Amino acid sequence: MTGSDLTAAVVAVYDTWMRTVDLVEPVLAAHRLTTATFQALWAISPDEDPPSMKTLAERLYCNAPNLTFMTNQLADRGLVERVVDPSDRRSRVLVLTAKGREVRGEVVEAVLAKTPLGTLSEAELHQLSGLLARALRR
Amino acid sequence: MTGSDLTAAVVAVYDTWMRTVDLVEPVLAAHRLTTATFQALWAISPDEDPPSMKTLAERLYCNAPNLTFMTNQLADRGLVERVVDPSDRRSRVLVLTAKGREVRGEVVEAVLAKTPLGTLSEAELHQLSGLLARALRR
DNA sequence: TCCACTAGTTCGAGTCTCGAAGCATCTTCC
DNA sequence: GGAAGATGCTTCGAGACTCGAACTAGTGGA
Repeated sequence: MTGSDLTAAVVAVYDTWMRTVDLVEPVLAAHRLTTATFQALWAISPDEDPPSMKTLAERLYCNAPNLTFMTNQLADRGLVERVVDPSDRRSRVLVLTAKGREVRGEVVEAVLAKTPLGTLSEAELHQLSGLLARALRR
Repeated sequence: MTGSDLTAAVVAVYDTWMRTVDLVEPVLAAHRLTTATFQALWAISPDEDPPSMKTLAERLYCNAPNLTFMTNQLADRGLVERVVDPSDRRSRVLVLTAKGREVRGEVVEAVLAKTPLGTLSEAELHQLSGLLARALRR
C-alpha cells in the first residue's frame, strides 16, 4: 500500500483545520458568527481591493446562491456592504464596514491565538506554508 | 505584525482541505454521499476496532444528535450497522458492512488520487505530516 | 437593435447542526 | 439490594447551510 504517507498527510490537514475551527467557535459565537459567515468574513481582506461576489464564491468553494445567503447574514449584522462596481454594474463588491473591520480583526486574532499551528516556530511555519503552496500550485 | 507566517499557514491548510473536498465531490455524488456522510465513513477504519458513536463524534468534532443523523444516513444506504457493545449495552459500535468497506475503499482511493497533496514526494509528505503532528500533539 | 452571455438574486427543497428532553443502562454509595 | 446520579444514545424542533432552477439586470459583439 503506497498511499499511507499520503493518507496520514490528508488526515493531518483535516484535523488541523477542524481543530482550529473547533477552538475558535466560542469567539465566533460571542460575535454571533457561524463557521460559514466567519469564513466569508475571513476571506475579505481589508488590505486588498474589495472582492466581487463571484471572486468570493470561488475563494470559498461555494456557489452564487450560497454566497448571497452568507452575504445577507453579514450585511444584516452590519459587517459588510454591497457596493455596485462602477466598471460593471452587474457586479457587486463587498466592502467591510468599520464594525466589520473591527470584528474581523478580533476573530482573526482569535484564530491565530488558538490554532494548533501556533505552537510551531517561524521556521517550521515557513516550511509548512512552502510545502502546501507547492502542492496547491500544481 | 508577527502573525503573517502563521496566517499564511492557516490559510494554506484551509485551502488544501477545501480543495480536496471540492475535487472529490463528484465521486461522492456518484455514491450518493455528501461531505458530512463521507467524513463519517472515512473516520471508520476497517482495520481498527469499530468505534462507538461517542468515539466517532469526537473524531468528527460533532455532537451526539448530529452523529445519530449521519449514522442514519449511512445505515439507510446499507454502509454501516449499529451493533450493541456487549461490554456496555448503552453503547453502539459502528461496523462497516461489506458494501460499506467497498464504498469506503473507493472514496478513500479517490481522495488520494485527487488531493493536491498527491503531487508531493514521499519525503515531503513525511515532513508535512511530521510538522502537523507536532502542532496537534501540544 | 438584437442576441448571447454574465453577475447576482429569489425560490423551494433537501441537508446539516445543535440544544433540550427523554430512555435505557451503568456506577456509586448507603 | 436499591436509590441517586452519571453516561451513551435517540428524538424532537428550530435554525442554519447548500444548491439547482428560474429570474432580473447589465454587458458586449454582430
